[in-house]
Amino acid sequence: MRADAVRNRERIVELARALFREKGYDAVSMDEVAKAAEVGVGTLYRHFPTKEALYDAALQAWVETVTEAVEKALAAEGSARDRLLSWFDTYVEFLTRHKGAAWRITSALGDEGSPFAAKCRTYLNANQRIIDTLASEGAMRADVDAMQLCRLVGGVAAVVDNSELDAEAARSMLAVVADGVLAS
Amino acid sequence: MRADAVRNRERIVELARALFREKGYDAVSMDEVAKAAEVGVGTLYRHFPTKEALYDAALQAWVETVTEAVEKALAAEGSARDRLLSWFDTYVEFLTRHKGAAWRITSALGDEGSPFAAKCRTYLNANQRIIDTLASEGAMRADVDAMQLCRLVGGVAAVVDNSELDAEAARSMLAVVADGVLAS
DNA sequence: TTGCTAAACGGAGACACCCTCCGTATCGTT
DNA sequence: AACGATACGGAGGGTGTCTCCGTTTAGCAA
Repeated sequence: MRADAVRNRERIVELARALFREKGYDAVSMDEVAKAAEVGVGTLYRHFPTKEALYDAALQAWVETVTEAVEKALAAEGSARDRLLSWFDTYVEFLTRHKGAAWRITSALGDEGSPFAAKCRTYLNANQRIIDTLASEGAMRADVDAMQLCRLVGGVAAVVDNSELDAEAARSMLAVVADGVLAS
Repeated sequence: MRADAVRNRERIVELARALFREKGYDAVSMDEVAKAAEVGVGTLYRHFPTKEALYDAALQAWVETVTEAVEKALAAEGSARDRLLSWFDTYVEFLTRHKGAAWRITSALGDEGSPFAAKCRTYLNANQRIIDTLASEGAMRADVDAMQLCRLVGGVAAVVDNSELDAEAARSMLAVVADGVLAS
């Protein structure tokens, strides 16, 4: 790729991330991103085939930190329930960091053709890691799988994001999910 | 209202319901509804100020049966868990009957200004009725409220609807929620 | 440096969507 | 039958995503 193209691509992603994060997916138009990045819309569409692909690129950076977040949640002190809740908290925080992202990503679970497929895999692996670890301690119900967990917590995250609920409201819903998946 | 206006209104709602149900909210345009009902778009907008208001009207008929569904779920035989799951099943089935409705209605929870506010109240009351009944048997955790339950089950319904999950996948997620809200 | 070609750019405009506006047609009452 | 209030239709305004193509520019070779 030519040097000017690389520069433009990077600037577009950066500006788009700021806009999406601030205003949410729907409230940002491609014209707006183009204007902010000082390029034509044509340039946007050469780098990113659709608006969703651009969104995907804008979300890339923070998704890459999810693996380390899993390990951190697992390494913490406390009961299995505490560590699970800590992970749920982190997970929801990640998903709601950009307005509208939680629902879009959770919707894409199981859809290989989605622009978010790679992100979904990352999240599925993260949740699988949690399940494996807690299951080896005998703390998880046997019939819980990563997809289910992603969907349950993603659903909560989507609602929290959409209704702009505070951390406490989120936590009380996550507690329900946690109690439901832990061995009783 | 004039007789022709009444006829048109009814025909619009009926045709719109069929279209929305089949294709989902986003995939149906107002032009399409107008054409199906053989009226101009202007007529649509005289009867319904926005597309969402039309959607709300299209969903009205089946929402009205929700109260009786609650009583039926509560009257059934079985443990508190069985009856709760039976209600969850019904609730999700209601919300997913029209593609896209689950997320739109669940999103509107707590937003008094939404066109779906009346539906939200109906659902909140239904869930409150469930909570009250099961709590009087000592089967519910004390800190669960109707809004929380609506959001949890609505979140599951939205995911089920969006990913077109089968009844069994829905049930396994609902079981998690049920176990999380029942007294342990 | 200069010339050349492939790559990248910009933005006009096609198309789809929601919704408004207003001239025309119809209902129902007098 | 005449007339006023009510309802109708669809052209078109505004905004969005995305495409197309004439123009510009980067980077290499002579």
